[in-house]
Amino acid sequence: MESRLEEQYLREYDPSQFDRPSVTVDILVFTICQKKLCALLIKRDMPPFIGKWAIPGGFIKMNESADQAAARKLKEETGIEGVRLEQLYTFSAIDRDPRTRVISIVYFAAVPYDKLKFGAGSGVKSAELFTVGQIQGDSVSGPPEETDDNDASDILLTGRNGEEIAITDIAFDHATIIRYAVRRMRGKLDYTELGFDFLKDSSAFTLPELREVYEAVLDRPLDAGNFRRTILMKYVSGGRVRQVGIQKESVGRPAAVYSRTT
Amino acid sequence: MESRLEEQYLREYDPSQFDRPSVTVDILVFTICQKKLCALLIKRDMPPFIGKWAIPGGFIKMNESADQAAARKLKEETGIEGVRLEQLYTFSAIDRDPRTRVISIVYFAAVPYDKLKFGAGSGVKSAELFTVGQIQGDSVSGPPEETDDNDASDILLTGRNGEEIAITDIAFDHATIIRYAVRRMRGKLDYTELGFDFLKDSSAFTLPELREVYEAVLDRPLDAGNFRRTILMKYVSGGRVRQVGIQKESVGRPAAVYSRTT
DNA sequence: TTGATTATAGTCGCTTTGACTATAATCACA
DNA sequence: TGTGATTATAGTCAAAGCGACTATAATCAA
Repeated sequence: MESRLEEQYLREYDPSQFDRPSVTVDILVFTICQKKLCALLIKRDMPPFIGKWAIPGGFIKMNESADQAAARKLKEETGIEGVRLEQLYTFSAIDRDPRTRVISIVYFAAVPYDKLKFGAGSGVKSAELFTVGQIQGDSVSGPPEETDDNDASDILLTGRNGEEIAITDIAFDHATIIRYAVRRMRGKLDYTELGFDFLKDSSAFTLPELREVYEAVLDRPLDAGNFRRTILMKYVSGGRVRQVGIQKESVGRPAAVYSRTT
Repeated sequence: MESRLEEQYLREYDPSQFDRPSVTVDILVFTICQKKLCALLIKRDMPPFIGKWAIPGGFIKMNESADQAAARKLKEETGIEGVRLEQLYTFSAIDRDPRTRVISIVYFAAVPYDKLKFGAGSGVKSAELFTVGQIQGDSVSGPPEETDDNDASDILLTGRNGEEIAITDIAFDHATIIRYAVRRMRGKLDYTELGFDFLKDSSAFTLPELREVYEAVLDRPLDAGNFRRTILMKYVSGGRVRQVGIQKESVGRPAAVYSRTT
């Protein structure tokens, strides 16, 4: 298929003729803990931003796509694997990293709480969960606004032990990224199957469990009956989800158990 | 704010320690011509993919953000400026460019037809408009599927003079990109103000004109009355758009002229 | 058996939406 | 100066969607 001209060109092509920015991937892991939406951050143990909280990530290698790099870094830094990663946005402001020019392709993932590994023995850096608070300007659309609307007084995250994390405690432009990711996730919740990714076992879940996911992500209570009606309409009627049994051991009436069809 | 350790680290940081992929921006320009949604492509005049059609784009410079690079390349390659660019997705498959590892941050823009410059004297490479055909799997959500679903028999584009462009006539992975962009655009049409970007003059347009935009993008006729009701509800009631006059010189009843409030 | 608890089912009214009909404002032309 | 063609705008109607609410069902504990 290639002409001789093409072949010659490819042989002689010199990739070093242009300066190139570094390219990283960052992976924002969301989970649900104590009925609240939480984000996983890592405390930086080296400059820049030493001591601040950051989204896990790292440099992309020459022999892997960004998707592959994201999966690799996620596993390396948090031990999580086998989850669906979704590309969020690419951040490229020239001064977003004080070291050098770094462009970051950011992914996010919805992960069930029991897939997270913490503490000693996990071989994983000091990662911690933070509850996501109110996001201002909670509209679905619009770009992430890389402009510096980072107001230090604005509380975005709260540690699991209650301490509040100000914007200034977050490294790089990661506060902006978190805000944007939360907005996107809330928006996508009701026209994608994103919510299922939070389930411990999407082949055996109840509608109340799924509703808890939605309530945590949206940060507001949902009517049980209406939620049921909607999910049944959207997924069960269409065959994407089917009932596979009845819950055992429950307080109150046992719920029907559903499974997502692969 | 920086500690002494941070300063020292930054002084000693060596950015050459990692291999880095090239980073480009590509800009997919959509417009509406003869009531059809069209994409602007450029015929490649050098390898690789010489003679094939490609989305305008180029390398990002070290002193500009991807947004800035996209605006610059758009102007350089098509003469278009002053339009809103929206980031679509970042494509990073390792073999997507035969020369070397290239990661491309893709943008798209909705541009009124009269902003396009063609032919001699424009100082612009041979650009041409192609009508967008049916996109298979026309759902809104989901990733762009970089997997090779590029079926050569699938007609994606049609030249303005009628010739059909097969997938194999499109350079790089740009067919995938176009498909994904069209899907996204159709999805965003009714929950963003994207449609207005196609208008020649968003401070003096009629609802029938706006409806033509929607019909072209969605590729189906819309009921005039219902469209009017919806737009009035969404934008005029909310103050985003207001009536500023009545159309002159029309066949049939003259339409009201509206303006988008800045 | 009773009450507490929780899932599921059903009702009601309001809003949205698609299809359709009616009316209004212009022009061309006899 | 009508009259019809043309196109914008207005209104109607029924079905679907959705939030709030009530009713019922299935379990457990006492």
